[in-house]
Amino acid sequence: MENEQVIQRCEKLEQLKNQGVDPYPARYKRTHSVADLAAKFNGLDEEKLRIQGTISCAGRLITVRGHGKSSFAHIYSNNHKIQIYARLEKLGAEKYEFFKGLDLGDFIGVSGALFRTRTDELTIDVGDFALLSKSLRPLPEKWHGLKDTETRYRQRYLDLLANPEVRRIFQTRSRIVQSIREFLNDDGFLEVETPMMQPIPGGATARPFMTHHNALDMELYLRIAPELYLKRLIVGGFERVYEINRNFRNEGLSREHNPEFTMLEFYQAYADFQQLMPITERMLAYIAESLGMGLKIPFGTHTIDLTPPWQRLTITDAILNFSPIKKEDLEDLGRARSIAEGLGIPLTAADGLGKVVTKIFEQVAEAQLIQPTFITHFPTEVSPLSKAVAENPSLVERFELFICGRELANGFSELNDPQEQRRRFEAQVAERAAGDEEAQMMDEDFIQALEYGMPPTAGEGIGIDRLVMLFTDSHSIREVILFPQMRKQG
RNA sequence: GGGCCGUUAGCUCAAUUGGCAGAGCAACUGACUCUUAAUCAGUAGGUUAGUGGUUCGAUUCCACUACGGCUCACCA
Repeated sequence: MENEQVIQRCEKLEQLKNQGVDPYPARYKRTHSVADLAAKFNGLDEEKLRIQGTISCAGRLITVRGHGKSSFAHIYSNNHKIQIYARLEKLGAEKYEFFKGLDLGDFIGVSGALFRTRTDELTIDVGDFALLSKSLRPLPEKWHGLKDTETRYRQRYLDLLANPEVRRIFQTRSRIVQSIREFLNDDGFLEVETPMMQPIPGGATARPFMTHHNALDMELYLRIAPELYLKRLIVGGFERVYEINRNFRNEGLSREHNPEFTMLEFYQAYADFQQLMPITERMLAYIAESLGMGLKIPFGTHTIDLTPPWQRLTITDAILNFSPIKKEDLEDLGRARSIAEGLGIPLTAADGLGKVVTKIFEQVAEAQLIQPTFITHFPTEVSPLSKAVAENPSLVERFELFICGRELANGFSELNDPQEQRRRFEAQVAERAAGDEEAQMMDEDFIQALEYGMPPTAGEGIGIDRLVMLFTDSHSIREVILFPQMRKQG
């Protein structure tokens, strides 16, 4: 396991300790960060640099170019680097030997005067330096970087050190989340946190992770969605709430699925699903703007145009648009089932018309929806928490947003009729009894909340990971999650 | 879970038909006071992911296992 280089570095560490050097001192006083140096002194000429006197800064040693009695090196800190110049003449024999014994990856603090090299590079003429943290393992190689995907994901810190574009993705991720908060806060939304551990996992159709609380001696589930708690808050009088946090779903992993993933859910009282669509358009435009990207963003071979308004299509029209299927085929359970079977879609005996139509949509249309498209009017059968369309109770006031063939958001007018909600849950319970492990459970506590009265409300969920994928042109969810779930190492 | 592909030095990659396992960077020794992929000379570093099989001989062919990638299924 231990390679030669690790052994050598450990020996060096012991040697340093024997010489009375603390290889992991608690502190180092620096006058500037590396970034400060570039910002404050880059424009100054030799004369102005001289009057700055001695400065000090610290960072990780990333390159060394030794020339016998002098050495050039770079230290790196927080995305910036600065060249340092260490000389025997200046440091003395003992200290210069110490410098030459440093390894790439060591953290050091250096002090000295600034000057410019012949190539005009801002450089510290090292008057003194201190070891701040000894590195015992060699870092990935400096110009091929780290490519092995397994190592990149398992040891993300190496990926971040070796691959600047990876750093950028996670900086962009942070900025996106920040923009969303700005956008919603500015619109009067209250950020809240609701339980991750729930006695009844609701708000989505998915298999949950189970856990056990010892002191309470009760089974708990990691949440699959925050939805039912956020709606309790609407009942409680917070009329605009949102939460950005993790959901957990006990399902397969793929390029688009990680068992824990981040979701934005926001709820607005006195709004309906129609009003959510322009809000969504504005939110994504706001994000694009704050990233300085403009509304046409590259994704693989596509250019995604976020300019509002985006296309709106009912689920039925989407199927008709992208397949030779006829409207009548989608209105009769028998015909729809035979169409689905003809497409090779696996059905269960219990699947009704709504479920079959939804599966046909996913099969024939979903992947075609490259440019932003709102698919509206889903069947009530697959939407147990959405309010039905008044004129047609088999459909609900709901949309899903598709971009790049992937579902990115899901929004609807919230069902606030407690009796109807109870009937919908009962239908779910029946499906569950019939073997659908993802069907929802009865949540009496939630129904009780609705019985106190919830105003007409619209709510929406947006998958943050997928949103980050879109804005960073990333084609695997693992590229936008710092520590994606991996199988345990053999 | 199924199918396909991959795993060689710390990192990035080679290895002809099955015939001595190699390079660059990193490391070590030495030279070198303006380099920046520093340069020059030399040295060391391998259970070729693991186990088994075929063969005179396996990084190479076969089987199984582990891990990863793509893809299908499931899902968001």
